[in-house]
Amino acid sequence: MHEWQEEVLAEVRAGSRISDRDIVDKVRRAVLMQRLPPGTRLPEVTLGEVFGVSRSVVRKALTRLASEHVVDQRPNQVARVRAPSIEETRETFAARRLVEGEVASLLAGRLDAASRDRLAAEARGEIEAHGRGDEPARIEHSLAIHHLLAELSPNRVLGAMLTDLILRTSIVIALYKWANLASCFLEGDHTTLLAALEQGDAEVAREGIRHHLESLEALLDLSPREASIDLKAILGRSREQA
Amino acid sequence: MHEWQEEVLAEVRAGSRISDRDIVDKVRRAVLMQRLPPGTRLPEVTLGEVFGVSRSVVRKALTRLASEHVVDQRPNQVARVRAPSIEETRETFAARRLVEGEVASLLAGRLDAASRDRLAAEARGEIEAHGRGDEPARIEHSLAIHHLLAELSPNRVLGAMLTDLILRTSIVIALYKWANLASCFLEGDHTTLLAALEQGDAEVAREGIRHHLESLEALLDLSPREASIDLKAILGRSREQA
DNA sequence: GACATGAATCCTGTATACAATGAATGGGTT
DNA sequence: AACCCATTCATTGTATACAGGATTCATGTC
Repeated sequence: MHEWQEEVLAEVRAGSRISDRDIVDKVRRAVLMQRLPPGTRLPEVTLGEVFGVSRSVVRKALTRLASEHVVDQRPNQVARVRAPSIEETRETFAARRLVEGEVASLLAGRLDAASRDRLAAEARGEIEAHGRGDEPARIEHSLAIHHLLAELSPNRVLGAMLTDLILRTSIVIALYKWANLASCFLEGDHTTLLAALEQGDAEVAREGIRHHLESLEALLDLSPREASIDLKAILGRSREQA
Repeated sequence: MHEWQEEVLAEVRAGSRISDRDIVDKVRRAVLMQRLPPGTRLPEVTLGEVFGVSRSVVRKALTRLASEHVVDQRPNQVARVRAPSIEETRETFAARRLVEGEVASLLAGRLDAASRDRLAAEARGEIEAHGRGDEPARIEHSLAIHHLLAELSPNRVLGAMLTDLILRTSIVIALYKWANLASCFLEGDHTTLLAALEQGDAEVAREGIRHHLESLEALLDLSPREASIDLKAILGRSREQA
């Protein structure tokens, strides 16, 4: 039993009934918040002790996390937090541009009043949070906007794919964000995007999304030298992160 | 213990070591071949007896099949073979057109000689199989072409998404294919597609795929009256298919 | 000191037992 | 006959035990 588990996941112990879904949510969130860095070992018994359940439940949770590309699960080996390579990061962004662009184009001019209000509220919330320097809250609002787009997608299949891609890009954003860059906030991007959606021009909306995501990707440090991160994660022997 | 299991899955029993992957493969294939119709109950113990393993292994297999959208797994209920609705079928095709079109566009003019040969061989095999009326073999070759595209995709993330979409569309093709229509063979489509890929024009390749998939979808019977299939599957009380 | 070898340990893979939930069944009432 | 309720059965959810593979560490050899 090492140290990270207590600090990161202790809060959950208070919860009454823990199911595999809870574990998935908590771990996913911890990875997203970089409290569980890539390469972190996730042994089944340890996780079970932390959450107060047996390995059966943990195993199911880990399998689902693996299918979400959050952890790496190889036969006879400890599950570890995944460390997507630079190449995969680029490919994930490209896939998301394609899918989210299409979703935006399908959604253009089709938003009902309620959805528009929810989106606008999140956009305002993001700006506010950024204004008062509350980065976690800002990320929360930004993610909410994109998740809302996925949820509202008229094509549910594409919507589900987008949900997955948003998660994966969020993880790599946390991973490859410039260390000195506090925020990945693109002033006004979301606002103009929503305007395009209301306007109803599918191609403008699609391009709006593509541009937004390209700018986001450009904020990351994907230079080849960072490839060492992968090596460290793969070769890393220490039980903590490299 | 009912009857379908013996006939459909008995062949596996001879195999030496059965892992969850084997079960996933076998069940997926059986669903694809319509030997396990939508709504079929897949109880864990029964499956375990058929394959000669315990519920632990079966459970893992079912979870993976659920994440592949092959079976429906609801809490405290028997897993059943999924019956995608008409609406979902349309959405799946739309998603596949988007993704496979992009993959084709990325692949245009980038095929190395070996890949070209493999694709051409499958295309020839499909035509031959169709010539001698061997529909299962024809489907096999046709699927191989598309799976090869997914595998060759320069963008691996899109490739994996495409693999999933090919499976899902194949299942609904089997489901909604005109009863009297023996084949979903579109003469020459694959050949001209490969020509476009070699030619190297990304947009021609993309449109080739989109047109091919639209034609395929048009061959299906997606008229609203068929919605009864879903009801039967959902309400079906009999242990066999509705 | 570097490297190979072996044992001890950790961890996962699988099977099984028990608890809990949901569906099917049957009897009784209107 | 139709409906309601309690009981029974089928099936999943969870915990645990044991076996096997992987990793780690200590020992011995070059």
